[in-house]
Amino acid sequence: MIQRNTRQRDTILAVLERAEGPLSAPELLCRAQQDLPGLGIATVYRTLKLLTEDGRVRSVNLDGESLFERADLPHHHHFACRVCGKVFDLDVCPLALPQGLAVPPGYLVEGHEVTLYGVCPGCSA
Amino acid sequence: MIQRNTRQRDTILAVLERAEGPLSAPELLCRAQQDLPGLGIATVYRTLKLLTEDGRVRSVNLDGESLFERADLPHHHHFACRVCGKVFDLDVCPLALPQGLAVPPGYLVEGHEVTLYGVCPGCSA
DNA sequence: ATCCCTGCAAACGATTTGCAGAACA
DNA sequence: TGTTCTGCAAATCGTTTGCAGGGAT
Repeated sequence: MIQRNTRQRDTILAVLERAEGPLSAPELLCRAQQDLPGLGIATVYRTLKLLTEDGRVRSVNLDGESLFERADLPHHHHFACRVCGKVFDLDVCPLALPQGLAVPPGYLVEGHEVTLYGVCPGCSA
Repeated sequence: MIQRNTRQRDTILAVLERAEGPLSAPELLCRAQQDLPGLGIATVYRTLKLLTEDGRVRSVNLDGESLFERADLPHHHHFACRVCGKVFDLDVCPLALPQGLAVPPGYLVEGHEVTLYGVCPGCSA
């Protein structure tokens, strides 16, 4: 649990606020260092872990790497561009029946993750 | 492209054949070493890469790690247990509309990945 | 006898952890 | 002032790569 407010935590949260999609820890570090040079990668990871435990941040797995986004975003999923590798938020959930899925009996579904792969507008030009 | 048949490649493929779900490279190594002690992790990765390029194996990303499965399996998705961490194959695609998704114009969808999270029968007991 | 393939070990990138000093409350 | 936090560096873990020897064709 987070117990104190610090410049690094404010900065990390601010970067997440203005992100256009989920960010990896190294990417987040890169952006945050523009506001707060000297910030260390360890602090980024420690802060992300605390924020996740606090329920303020959520992690999504994509293309083998962990990306982080604010947890207060409305339910959505992601689109990963095969060309430039960028990840975009989609404001739709293509999963028609979040619950009534035909899963074998005994499996308790608590959540789902949907990722679409393809080419983004910028790369298809 | 694979050009020669070797004991290690046969073994790796055999392990994938009898897997109940996608496997990570370290997990695959562990199982394969029971048939072929001395097998190295580098060979596992190199073989998986070649098999993927050959279209015989496919990789799925889940929980931040890359898992591998045979590419000749019918279209399906995965269920990841939050308790034991195991991944199971689901023989259904909960994605009702593989095509007509409400993605913003300009995005070309070439594929999708769906993962359900929850508790498996073994862990809910 | 080629030349591909393998094992070992070093290299790498992402993530975690130990430790001493810096900074909130 | 007392802890919590932070930065640095070392440690870990998954993955890749270089190299010399072994094996398939």
